[in-house]
Amino acid sequence: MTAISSKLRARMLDALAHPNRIRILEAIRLGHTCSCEIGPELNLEQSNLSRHIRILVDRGILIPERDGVRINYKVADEEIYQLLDLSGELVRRTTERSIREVEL
Amino acid sequence: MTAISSKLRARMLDALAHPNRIRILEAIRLGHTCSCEIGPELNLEQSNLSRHIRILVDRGILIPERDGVRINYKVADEEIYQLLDLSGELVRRTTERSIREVEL
DNA sequence: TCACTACTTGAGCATTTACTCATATATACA
DNA sequence: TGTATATATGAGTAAATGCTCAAGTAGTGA
Repeated sequence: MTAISSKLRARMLDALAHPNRIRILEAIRLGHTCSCEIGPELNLEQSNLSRHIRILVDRGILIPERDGVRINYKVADEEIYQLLDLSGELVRRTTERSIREVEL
Repeated sequence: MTAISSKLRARMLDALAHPNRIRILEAIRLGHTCSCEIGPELNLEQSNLSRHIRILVDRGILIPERDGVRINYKVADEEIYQLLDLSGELVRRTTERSIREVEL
């Protein structure tokens, strides 16, 4: 069991560290598997969406599957959602801590 | 249980999405609690280190505690390390998947 | 007070990022 | 072949990021 380099981990986290990319992953989680659905759903400009998805595919987070004209995306690893959920949990706790501080 | 906004989650992930900030957190995990130790350990220029630490403190990830001239840092929430470990696990799996693909 | 250590910050710079508009490519099907 | 739908990309731009050097602030103890 070797430690993964900070550079690679940063690259993985960086791929997720954008509101729109998180929203894209959440849309896929809810069953919107192609960008022709995700775009309108999230109200993202087509080329912008395309570039965000490209980042997720390039980093090995999404896997594209062509189906005629459309391309369906699935997450390569469901564990990615654990990571997203954890980040939400951390935000929640951090917020609560700072509220407590103000109250003291 | 409300969903945390993608913006806040992105902000949390973004705070971690840099090789040096990950290395700083790992150094703290190993017991190097002040930047006077972390700097030499990681061979980071002092002002650069200061700015990275500032980001981690501002985001509520690190908590500073003055002790004379030095400032000791501790993580606000140990769960941050779960997140870092998870990112490493995802990198590992992603790498293995791409190796398997080449072998097919 | 002065000097020393620890840390912060202003300023400047190069690089990267996110975004948009317009255009190009790819697939399906008449 | 032509047309429609889905996706990708070139080019340009504004803003953010990471870094460094130099100068500043803060606490400690002589």
